[in-house]
Amino acid sequence: MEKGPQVSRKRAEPAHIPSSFSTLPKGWDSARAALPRTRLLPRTFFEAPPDVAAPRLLGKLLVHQTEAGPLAGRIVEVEAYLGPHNHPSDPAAHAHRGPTARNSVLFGPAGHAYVYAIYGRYFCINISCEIEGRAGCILLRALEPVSGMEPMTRNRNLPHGATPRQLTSGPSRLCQAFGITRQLHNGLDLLDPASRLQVLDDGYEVSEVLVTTRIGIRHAADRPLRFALPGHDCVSGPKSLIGKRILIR
DNA sequence: ACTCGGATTCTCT
DNA sequence: GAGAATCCGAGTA
Repeated sequence: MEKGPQVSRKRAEPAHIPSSFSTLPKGWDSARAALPRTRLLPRTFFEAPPDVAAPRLLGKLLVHQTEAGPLAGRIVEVEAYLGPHNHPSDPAAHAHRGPTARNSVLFGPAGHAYVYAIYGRYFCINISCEIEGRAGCILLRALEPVSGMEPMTRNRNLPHGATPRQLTSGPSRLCQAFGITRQLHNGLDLLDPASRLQVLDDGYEVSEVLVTTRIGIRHAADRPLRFALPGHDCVSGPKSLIGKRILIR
């Protein structure tokens, strides 16, 4: 079911790295080459309605500093979930009925990780949006692996040579690949320079975004709140899911 | 206290 | 495409 070749597409190249360096020895993870010239996003980026911030989050990097080295992935698919202050409200959102012990991070300051357990065996990670006191979040649904493919492969219990799609295409797959759990990561500030889990901007530019309905929910299933890079191999869900393309910025 | 079902994934048909 | 795995948060009584 998983298939092979990556489509070629625009990619930010660190300008100060000679192109001869881009051919790396087999098994050498390119974290050191890939992570320079990045910056943390400003908190204001997430102090916005999730459906506004979500498409702009595409192309940014999720980076986890682990014992096995840095794991990094480019965000290629997200969904927005709206807080209860919205009209109409979003009954698919965990924050829909107000704050609880589980969802309290969503009502805190923007830019923090909301990690929850699902189906007794998986986790999903969201980034909190809106100012403190208001809820809203962006669910990370798929990444393109950038650094640390070997540790990701081990974390996913896959054999050597697993495809990018097998590693991080799906909200719980990417958590497993990155070693993200509720116990360790819920509530972490993704915008703190000292955090081991961060969202970074490396200058990768996205011009066009695919907008569709959200996947795997019952309520408010018709709202166009899923955003993805058009045609990217790592995007999850059925290829038949139709949406429209919008221009960004 | 008790029930319900889920922002999923994997395996098998 | 269908069914299982498998836990706990949230809603109801």
